[in-house]
Amino acid sequence: MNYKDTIHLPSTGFPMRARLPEREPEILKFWQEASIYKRMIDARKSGETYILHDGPPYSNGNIHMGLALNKIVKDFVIKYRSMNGYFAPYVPGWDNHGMPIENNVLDEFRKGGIEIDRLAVRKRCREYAKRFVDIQREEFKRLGVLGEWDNAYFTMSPLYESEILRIFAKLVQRGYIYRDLRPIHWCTTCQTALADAEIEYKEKRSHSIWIRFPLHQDPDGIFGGDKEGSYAIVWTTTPWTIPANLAVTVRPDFEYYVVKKGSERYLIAKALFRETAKELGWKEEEIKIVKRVRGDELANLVFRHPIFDRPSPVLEGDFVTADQGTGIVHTAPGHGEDDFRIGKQYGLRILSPVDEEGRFTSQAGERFAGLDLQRGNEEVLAALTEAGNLLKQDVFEHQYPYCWRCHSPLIFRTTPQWFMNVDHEGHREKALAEIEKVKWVPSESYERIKAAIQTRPDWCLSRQRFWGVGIPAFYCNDCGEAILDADLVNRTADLVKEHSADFWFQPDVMKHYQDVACPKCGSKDLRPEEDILDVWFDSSCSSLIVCRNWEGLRWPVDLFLEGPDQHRGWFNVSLMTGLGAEDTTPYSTVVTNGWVVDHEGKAMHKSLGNYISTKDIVDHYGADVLRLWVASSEFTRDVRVSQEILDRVIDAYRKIRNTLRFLLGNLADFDSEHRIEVEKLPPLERYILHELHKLIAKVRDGFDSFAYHHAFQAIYNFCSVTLSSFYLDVLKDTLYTRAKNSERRRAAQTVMAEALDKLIRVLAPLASFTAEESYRSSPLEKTEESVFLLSFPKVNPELEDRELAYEFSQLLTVRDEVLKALESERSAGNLKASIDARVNLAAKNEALANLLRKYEPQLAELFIVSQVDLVTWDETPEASRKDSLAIAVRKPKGEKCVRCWLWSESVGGHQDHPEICDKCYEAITDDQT
RNA sequence: GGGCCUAUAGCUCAGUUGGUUAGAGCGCACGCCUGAUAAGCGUGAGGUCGGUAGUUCGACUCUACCUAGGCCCA
Repeated sequence: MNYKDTIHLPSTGFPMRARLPEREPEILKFWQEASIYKRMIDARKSGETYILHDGPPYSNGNIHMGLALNKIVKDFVIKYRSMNGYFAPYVPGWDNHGMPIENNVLDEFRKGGIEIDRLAVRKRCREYAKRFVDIQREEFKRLGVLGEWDNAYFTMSPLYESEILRIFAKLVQRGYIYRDLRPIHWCTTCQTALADAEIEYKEKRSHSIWIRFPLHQDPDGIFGGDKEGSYAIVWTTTPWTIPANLAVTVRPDFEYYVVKKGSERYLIAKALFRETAKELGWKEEEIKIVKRVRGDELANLVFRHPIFDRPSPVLEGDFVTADQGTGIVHTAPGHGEDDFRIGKQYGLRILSPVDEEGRFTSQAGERFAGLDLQRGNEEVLAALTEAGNLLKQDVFEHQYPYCWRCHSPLIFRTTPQWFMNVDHEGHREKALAEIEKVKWVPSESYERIKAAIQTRPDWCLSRQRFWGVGIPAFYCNDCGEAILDADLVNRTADLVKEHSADFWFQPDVMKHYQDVACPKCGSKDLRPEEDILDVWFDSSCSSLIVCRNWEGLRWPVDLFLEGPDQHRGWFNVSLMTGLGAEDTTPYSTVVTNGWVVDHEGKAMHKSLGNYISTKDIVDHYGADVLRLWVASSEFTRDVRVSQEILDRVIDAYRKIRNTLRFLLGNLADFDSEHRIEVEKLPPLERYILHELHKLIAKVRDGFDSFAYHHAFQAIYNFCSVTLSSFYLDVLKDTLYTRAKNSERRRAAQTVMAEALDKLIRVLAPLASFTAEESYRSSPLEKTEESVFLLSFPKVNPELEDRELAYEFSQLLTVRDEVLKALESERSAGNLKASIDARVNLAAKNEALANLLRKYEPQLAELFIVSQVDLVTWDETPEASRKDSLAIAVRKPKGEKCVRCWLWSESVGGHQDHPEICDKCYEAITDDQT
């Protein structure tokens, strides 16, 4: 008889080879056609609401690893919450306005020789954005991210645009918005403002001049009372900004020297004294340090402008460095970022005497008015020389900003802009108090947002661009007054809702505002503002707009989850508008995901050749591999990705998949009616249930604290160690050779069914495709059509059995020792398979000996050997003893059963089946009835 | 230059308030099985905790500095 036909080998349609790239799209199709997202959400309608508000990615280019990571984690959150009974709808969105798209479109227009017309550009930008939304939406869906993809939000939708204006109106009405000058990078050739991203830095040869500022006031006697012949030395590379000089800045924590040279005294930072002296050709013997003083003691000094007769006071600023110059910095608030900020801080006026073409205006003084900057530089040098204040003139090579389009050097120039006053009515303090109440994950994230809010300047809301929401302000053509009125903004919002923000840019837009008059002079000759709102303002409104206009959502929300750059970005601006417009913080928890970096921890760049694309991973290995990579990583820190890392994830995937497959295959003949009650299960089975209970506790803990990698490792270890290498290996004999309906086999299947069910559920948010696939292949009774409609496993304390677990931990330690003994026999060539062994076992201490005796009938099974004989310690040969155990490997008694391959003295006891053992005989007999 | 952060075996991660020979899984090497088979099992070898200097009876765990890297700001 061929006994092989009588054993119960696993059987399942769940294939070993995943072939995810082909299989996943089918599952995707099922989710889509069966409206699984909608059903997942609807099924929990009565549950507690949990809102994760999606930060909108920019609709340009394909998605990259960072975006994939972010969306996958969000998907973990949504699926986990849903499976726990929360009503957790997910409305994804996109950020559409802004420069990258506008620039690409402008390039198209230029290359095509198309006339650049605002409305035409905007139309094309809209199409462009839509195209990439469609691309990215498909890419996100392919990752298995479930959400309202057909109900997503777009910052360029008319509704959204109009709502932006309503929030803006509220800020206007509450007095947050003001108009002021601000220095920006300006291209004098293109005659336009440039954003940071439009600047390229190149080497430039500039002037390098050392000049002196004569002392004007010295109330603290820093220079010892001699006003005449006392100076501060200043270094600069832009002589043309000298006419705009209004101050000099020192660093409060630097040490400064007053140096005497002949009859003159010079102020200079200690750290830069030597180099400066060398540059100026001062000889050791002719100079003498007459005073040392800290920067913060210089606060009351006032110098005189080196050309004009006007004061230039000393300010204290931390931006002063000791890299270059003299530690005393020429400060022209109209021509530099630092200069501007400190100028505002000290209440200086903003002087920017340069026009759009880069010519001095009359504000620069009669001598310079009308000169371009080239000639202006020369004339300033001449004026400095005449005044006797030019100490040295040289050339200097440094990195300098250039226009990316026309490649001419840029200048800083001030222009009027709209701002949000971040300190309006204690707004900043309120924000700082609010962030203390928010839960930040990881917790250090709080330090970052705090620093970002403490140091953030007023928010410049206006941009001189085309692709965005126009600021509905007016200018009086008669008196020049700027008019910004909340009611008019709201009125514009109504029109934008109907016509989109394009409305504002129509040539005849003013016909809608014929009733509006200049509040200053009464004139009705007005023109519309041409600037648009900063796109950060668009996205800062997203939580308010989306969560108040989409059905089922609510504001404020439970969770924001974005990359670390958003501390200064979206987390920050959302708080600014939320608090400004509604006195409410938009979020209660903020989770930050790390940056995706290469195997060395370096940022990935296509140009560096270390770039890995999500598409490649999905196409080669499947989305579940990408998802498990996310799940295996500590995603709140920077996350590494490399071929080796992916290879390990693929290994893990295979192990998990094969474990599921083995469970599925061995449950083919198992139905719920075969289930054995927990109390009747053998100890091994109850121990595995205890371990399963522990696994669920760990997994829940991981999910609850956004530590998915802990959940993943627990699952992986459970599959690999508890199941595959221990429990399932031990079980093979039972499963294959016992009678199908034997209680021992059904007990094993009961536990396997339980493990399979729980594994599928805990895997569902992580390896969604594989969880769904295995659920569909499962022979167990199905209550739902999709895994996402199932509940997430809860901790069941009744399955916990610490005493049993302790006993098994002892038994497993003994097992390890037995396996070592078997291995040494194997390497000595005395043994091949462990089932061909008999083990003689003795424990030195009484407690362990008792335990072994208690489990004696199970030991052979646990060790996967044919027989175990417990003997007394004294009987054991010295050589077999190791520590407190004695293990000897022997030849089994009896004969090898041809059916189960175990040795038994019962083989030969049945005449009708002379080659098999009792156990197999019973199995065959039982199976036949 | 500043702020925040990271640095434990080839990889991904654990390491509680500083305290015996630093853990896990995977990978790797060697071997077994051929009734999970492009699977399964076993055994074993790999870190002195980025570096340096301190504090301490004692530090992966505290302090300082340095190096490398990340995000942001300048």
